[in-house]
Amino acid sequence: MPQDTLCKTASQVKNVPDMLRGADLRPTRQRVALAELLFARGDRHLTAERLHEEAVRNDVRVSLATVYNTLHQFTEAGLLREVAVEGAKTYFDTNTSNHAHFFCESNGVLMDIPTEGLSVEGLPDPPEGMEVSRVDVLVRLVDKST
Amino acid sequence: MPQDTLCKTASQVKNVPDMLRGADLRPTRQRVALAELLFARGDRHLTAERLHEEAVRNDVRVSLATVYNTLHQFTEAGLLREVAVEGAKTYFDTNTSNHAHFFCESNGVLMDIPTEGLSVEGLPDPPEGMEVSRVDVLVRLVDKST
DNA sequence: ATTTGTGCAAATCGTTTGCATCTGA
DNA sequence: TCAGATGCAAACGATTTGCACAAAT
Repeated sequence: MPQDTLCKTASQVKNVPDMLRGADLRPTRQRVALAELLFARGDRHLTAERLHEEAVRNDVRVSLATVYNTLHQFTEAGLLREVAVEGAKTYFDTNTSNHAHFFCESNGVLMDIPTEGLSVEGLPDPPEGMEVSRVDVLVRLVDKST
Repeated sequence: MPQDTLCKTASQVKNVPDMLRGADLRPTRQRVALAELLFARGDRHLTAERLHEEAVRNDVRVSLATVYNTLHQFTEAGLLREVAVEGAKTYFDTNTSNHAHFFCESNGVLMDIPTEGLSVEGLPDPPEGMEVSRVDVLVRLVDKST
């Protein structure tokens, strides 16, 4: 669980360097800029590629390799969460709370499921010596044909 | 929904060529051999790479490209189901019924969840114009530290 | 000054494709 | 016969890595 120093709620994002320091990450130009892009607006679901494009568009000079490194460092620090959807692409979610997703198969868009009341019932105990680290729920959507 | 001709229950796997014909796939040497490896035993979770290794070990001469092609053809025919776990690797599951999975993060092993009573409660309606094609539930496991 | 991060380009991994050859109905 | 399947190697897209250079404490 991220403690206060790692918190990235809307009110605290104003001080990105401190957030990074709290995560034991030097607040370099690139990391600060990427964090601002990631956390300025609300919850986002991005691939490394897309974040890199966005950075370039915003005149942030950063290499794709650094974007990958940074995304993984943020994930380790608990600031981001990876979402496995399919294929090669990895999505990073700025909402790190335990929640489910809609995945729109026709256009590859990922959305948080706007419900707190969601629960998975009837799960059996995990095998001996193992414990549950997370339950991922992905609701796949297709265009309605009817 | 697969009809009778596509069925691959334990009792019917004895006639792999017919199963393939039922799926409009010519029962070639490679496809028959791969189907036998896949469906002979109970439910399995394999990557293309692993199935290829297994084929080679069993003196089935087949290229990796053909393994990929075959796995996708089987999936289209409803004989297999893809499971998205993470990263690049694609897992293929010989159990095509709608069910959840345990994923053991320490060794990459995927297991069916042995429960029929599992359900996801509290799902909101999908966005306008979309409908749910499938709900994937993946329970991630780690070694118990305590 | 020392450690840590960055950029680039090359390397890697899983997967797909183009195309000449082979094979099953 | 001949549409369809296969094998190979090259192409591919996403991601990672090695290493010289730059920036932060």
